[in-house]
Amino acid sequence: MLEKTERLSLVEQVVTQIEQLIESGHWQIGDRLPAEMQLMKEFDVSRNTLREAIRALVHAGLLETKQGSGTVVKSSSAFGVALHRQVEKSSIMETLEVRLALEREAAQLAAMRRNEQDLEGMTESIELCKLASEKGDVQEFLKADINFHETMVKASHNRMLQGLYEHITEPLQSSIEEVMMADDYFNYNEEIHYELLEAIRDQNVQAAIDYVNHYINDFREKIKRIQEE
Amino acid sequence: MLEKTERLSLVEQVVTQIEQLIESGHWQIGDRLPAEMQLMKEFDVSRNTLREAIRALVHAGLLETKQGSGTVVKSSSAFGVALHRQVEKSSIMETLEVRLALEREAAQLAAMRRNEQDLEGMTESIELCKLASEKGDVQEFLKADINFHETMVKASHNRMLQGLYEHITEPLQSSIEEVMMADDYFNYNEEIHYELLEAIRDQNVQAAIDYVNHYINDFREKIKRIQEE
DNA sequence: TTAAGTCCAATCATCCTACAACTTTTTAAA
DNA sequence: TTTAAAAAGTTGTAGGATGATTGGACTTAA
Repeated sequence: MLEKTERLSLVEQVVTQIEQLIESGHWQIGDRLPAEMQLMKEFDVSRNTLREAIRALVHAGLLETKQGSGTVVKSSSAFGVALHRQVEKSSIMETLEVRLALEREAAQLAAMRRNEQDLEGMTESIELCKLASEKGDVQEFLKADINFHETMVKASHNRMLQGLYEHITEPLQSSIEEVMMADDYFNYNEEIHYELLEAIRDQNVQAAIDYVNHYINDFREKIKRIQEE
Repeated sequence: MLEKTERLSLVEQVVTQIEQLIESGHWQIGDRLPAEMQLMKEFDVSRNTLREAIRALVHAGLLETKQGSGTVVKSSSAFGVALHRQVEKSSIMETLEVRLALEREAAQLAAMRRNEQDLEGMTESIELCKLASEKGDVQEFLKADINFHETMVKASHNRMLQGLYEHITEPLQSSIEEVMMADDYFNYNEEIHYELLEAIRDQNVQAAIDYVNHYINDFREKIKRIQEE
């Protein structure tokens, strides 16, 4: 028996096309879409059909419309938005525990699968951390630090893990910043980064896991202290 | 200066109302919604407005419409649907690795936070596994086995972790089944479940992690063997 | 009685026009 | 130049009309 070929509704066809235009980067985040009247002509559909498609993407978080003004691209990943919303419903501690789980697994996999390019990327990130730390630029340090972790996660060569990690880290960023700023001085211990990098280079799985546990516990303690105040 | 009170569009208001009706269980999965004409009257909006709201929820995966037939509730968790779609884009191995990460973290947290009720639930699940195994009922065993793992994850008392784990496990279910059915006989080693339970009861964190690693590696080996065939 | 085919009412899909509400740009007056 | 009013452009909402599909009621023949 053949599968029933479900006829895709016009609206879904338009939705798919717009999604692809966004994912492909043809419409970047912040770009303004053409007006409804023009999109109607381009997709050759009625206003209702077009509006239903756009509304679906607005609700998914990819687009944002403002009456009288226009429609702009808000995000390029529906999954990212969904995860973002879920994180907002959860406590910071819960989210951090999930992030730890992912990071620990990533460290383990990275120690097994890392290639030369991965190691180079991590080395570069550490250099950037050091530079920012010496300048005392907290913002830049944070950016470099997050970059280091994401580079490590990328070295796990598991794209799903990577996607989850990045989309969870993003909404946490302001909380992370808060914790970092809490100390009057912010002391960057570059050894921990180097040790983790070395463990991954040497493919020493257990050591990599241990280092991750170590700095996550540090972070957890800091948060507890802040929340108690 | 006061914040500009963003006027919520009529469509979003209707979307929110429908979402709440679904989340609250007033409309259960499988239920058929009233026809457009009636919903128009109930929400007191025009046909266009109502359709845009419904379309948004259809795209989110909560509803499903069929021309000539009607609209039915398909899911009660937009996040679950989003995660489901992400899993489908990923390989089984990638997904399993993420699931392992969550399960390991859950075991660790469960060992720290479990209460009497958690331990009771896990004990019950093991009994069900044993019963199903003795009857040779693979379907029922699988159900009980998954229930055991989800009970353990619940004992972590981290709702975000729990949500992620369950929504990732769901689409994996058919794959898990396949692996289990692969062996001509299916040999249930109940010791591993009991040992894990004991570790969690004794709050022996490291032992709990080790047991999780152990049975996940078993599972991973099985999959590799199947995929190589 | 049963089975197949036909018809019909209900329902969603798409299109159309009109007007309201809001924003941005242009114009005109002070 | 500055300010205010007008105009143009854009999305939001309403209501109606027609097409396409579905599911069930009805009919008819075996």
